[in-house]
Amino acid sequence: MGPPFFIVSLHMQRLIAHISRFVDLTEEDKDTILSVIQYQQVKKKDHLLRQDMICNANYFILKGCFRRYYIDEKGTEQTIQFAIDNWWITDYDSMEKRSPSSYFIQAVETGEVAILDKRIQEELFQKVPVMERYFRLVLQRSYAAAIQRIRYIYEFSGEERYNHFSSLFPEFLQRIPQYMLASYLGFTPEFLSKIRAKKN
Amino acid sequence: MGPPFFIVSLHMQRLIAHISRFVDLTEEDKDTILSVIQYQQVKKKDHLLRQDMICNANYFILKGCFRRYYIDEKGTEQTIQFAIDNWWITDYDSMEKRSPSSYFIQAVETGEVAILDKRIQEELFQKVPVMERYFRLVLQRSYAAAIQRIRYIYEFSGEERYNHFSSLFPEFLQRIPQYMLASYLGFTPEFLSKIRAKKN
DNA sequence: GTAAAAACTTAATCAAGTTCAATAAAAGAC
DNA sequence: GTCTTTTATTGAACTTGATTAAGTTTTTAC
Repeated sequence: MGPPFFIVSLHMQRLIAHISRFVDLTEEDKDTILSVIQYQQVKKKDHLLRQDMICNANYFILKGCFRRYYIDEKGTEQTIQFAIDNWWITDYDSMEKRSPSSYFIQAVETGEVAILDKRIQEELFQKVPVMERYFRLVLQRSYAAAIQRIRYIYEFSGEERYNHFSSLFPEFLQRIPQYMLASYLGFTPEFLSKIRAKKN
Repeated sequence: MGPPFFIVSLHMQRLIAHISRFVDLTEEDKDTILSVIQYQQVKKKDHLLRQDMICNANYFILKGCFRRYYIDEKGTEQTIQFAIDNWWITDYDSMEKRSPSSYFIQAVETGEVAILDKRIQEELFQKVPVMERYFRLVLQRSYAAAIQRIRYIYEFSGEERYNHFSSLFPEFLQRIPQYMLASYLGFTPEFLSKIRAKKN
């Protein structure tokens, strides 16, 4: 059994607030959105998506920290994306092509998500066309951020990337296991240990 | 003086064809699009955008090869994106925030682009709302491709990336200077020379 | 509260890729 | 066509980060 309705509704307001930062919503739009979006609590280490499944939804993080990762040829988990409050996480490739995903989406810590099912998303675009614009703008940001990240990878050494990340998100370092951060930043956990040792 | 109108119109059909692969356009929509999009021939090495300028348009490559690059702290050009036929190229970050760009967009070889001015794009979304959907879908692909690229960078060595790229785009190797490809793939021109030497 | 599992550390060795500098080849300019 | 500029090659010394493997600390499960 989930939490009572008024709590759910309260949390879902975060999503409405986020959409409202990009586009104008009428009260009717808001009601429509709330009526089709699902709420879910997710326990630490639970998966929203697993490799070889077809990704059926886009997930908006209401609370907590999630990650997208894959398993490389050596069997090691490689984190390709972190998502925290107010970010969407999904595998667009799998969702659009209806093809098996190569990714897992997992809760790094217990949290809450708003789920926008693929089919329902299409219906929502019919009912609230401005949502098409909202996702266009969100994707524009995501794309720019991904290119920016490639630039960081090319421009800075592993140590510089770690220092940059830890100065931008100091509280994050406490919340996620080091091996996840290491693969996100593009190096091994051993190397991250070395970096930390050097700073003392 | 540019080419005669019927030639321009012919080339612009590539854009209409591309949009039609993602969304349904009425004849009226097509006319509207063609009436607001500009056509431009661009000579090799000419720039569509320069560092510190505010990016005012999105460019659709009708013909040729373009690149987006920045100049790093050592004064070296670093190519972050290539765009060929049927791809859009722009700096979304600068365009959206109206902030000075850190990028140059340049013609690698003489080519042709369709220009969608930022202001005109907004008007176009009013007149042909389905264009909002078209760009959402294009951005979805761009974002997925950027994440995929991060994965390649992490997963494969420089040599593997070069081999993969040259098997995917063999004709490309002839068209672009090696130093541009080297920075796109994330290593130095010297290292690319060594890779090629090894293959003989 | 204790055992087991998961996460982190340390150190030695090795490989991938950079830097610098000098030379060679190719492309543009007049 | 020749001169100049741009682009590509080669090699030696160096740096960053991976790998392996053993040991330590922290977390989780019952």
